[in-house]
Amino acid sequence: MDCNCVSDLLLPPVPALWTPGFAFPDWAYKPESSPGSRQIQLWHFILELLQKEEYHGVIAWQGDYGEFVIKDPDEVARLWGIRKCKPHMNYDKLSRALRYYYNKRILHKTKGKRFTYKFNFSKVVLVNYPILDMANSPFFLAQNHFNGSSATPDCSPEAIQSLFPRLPDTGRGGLFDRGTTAPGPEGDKLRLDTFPFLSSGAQCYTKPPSLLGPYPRSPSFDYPWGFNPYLPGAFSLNNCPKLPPGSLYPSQFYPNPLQSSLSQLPHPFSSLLPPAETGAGERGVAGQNGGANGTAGGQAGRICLPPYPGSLPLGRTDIGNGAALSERETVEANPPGTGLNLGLGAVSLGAGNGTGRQSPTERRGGVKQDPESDSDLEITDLSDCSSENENEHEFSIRKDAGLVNRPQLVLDGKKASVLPPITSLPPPVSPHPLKSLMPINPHPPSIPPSLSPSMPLHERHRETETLKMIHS
DNA sequence: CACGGAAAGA
DNA sequence: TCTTTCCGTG
Repeated sequence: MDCNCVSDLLLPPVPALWTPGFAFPDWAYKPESSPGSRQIQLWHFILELLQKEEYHGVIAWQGDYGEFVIKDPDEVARLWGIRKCKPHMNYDKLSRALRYYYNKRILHKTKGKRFTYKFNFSKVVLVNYPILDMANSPFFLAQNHFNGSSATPDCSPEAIQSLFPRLPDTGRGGLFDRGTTAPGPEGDKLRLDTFPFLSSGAQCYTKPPSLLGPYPRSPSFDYPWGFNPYLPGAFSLNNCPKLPPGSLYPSQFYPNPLQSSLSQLPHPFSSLLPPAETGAGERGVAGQNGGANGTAGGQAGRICLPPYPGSLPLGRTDIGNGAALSERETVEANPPGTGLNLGLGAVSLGAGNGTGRQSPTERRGGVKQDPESDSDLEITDLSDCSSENENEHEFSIRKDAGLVNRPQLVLDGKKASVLPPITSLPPPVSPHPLKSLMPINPHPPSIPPSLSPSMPLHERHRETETLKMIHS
């Protein structure tokens, strides 16, 4: 009997304006350490939770760069159990899995701090960006705070070149380009439009770019953690890890090493930028295509502001904006007509201390520090759990056919990007607004607009095509 | 709580 | 290979 979990799925609060996103290239799900595996990995999941504000009451960045605290171990374990269809998951088991990462240098434990771990982002990125020779890049190494280095990054062309070995000195295309001449085995996967997360510093990533992808087993939900780099306002501002002391980097460039790198590239990316445009009052291009209809559109041009500016994650509805609901209450109270009426199991999370059950952390007197966390609601698709989970009743289950039927484009014969074909794209409206989005900081990002998450899909796509044409 | 060995499952 | 499960140790 199926327990109806979608093992790799943790449904985000899908906003009304939700658009089918794209799938990340296959290799993004196949770290070298797990060849062939498409199962979500625990660290993937952890980062997913960390990325979402909804879970700040459960797990959050805290302390040093890459450091996070599991505020509610039981809840995290429970969520992990849901994801993996392991109803008997608990923190003891989860932590054992985390310990497994120590040897792999994906994680390590912050000694003396309960439930506190630290990511080795460089490892994470390296694992997922084998094509970027960051391991040998002085540029990257200089930013690897995890290994204790806090040296000033080497922004020399040589260093940058080492980061992107294929990048021609001319700066004209090349990077991740399909390459008409001698594409590598992954040539087709390295195009810029495949990496929207390699964006400008206009937004604040909260995790390595490689972790932004959806899970391929969830075709109906392209961004299980509610993250869509193509959507304006997709980048939460509230969960950036702290900058390392003495950091030379503005917070909006953390902790994404690639983003940090790209944002500071003086050359050759800067040469790809079109003439500056002073888009007075322009807030990104979200409105230009009429795409972001409302809620999140206004955040398009947002740069990374200090934490907790009061901004909301995209697409959050007013469901459960009051006291958190208990699990059953949440499920049954899932109100229609909110744009979130997905008919999916809704499970209350973390800060469920308003009504209903008591937080596990509170029970155990844990490290919970955020009594008024915004963690109200989780929508979890539980429709795909395979057998053997005798306790499936522990999970709230409801399905919604509408989601199953969500559109999905196919590229390269695979379930992949849902980027519209170029030919179907409307003509460019105006020069990209990247300039107007530049954060005021010592290192204005100089990257192709193709990389900006604030650029509409079609423009990014078009830009990428342009770059490829230039290159060829 | 944290750690890691061991065995087993997928 | 990546957990999951169990368990002894500190």
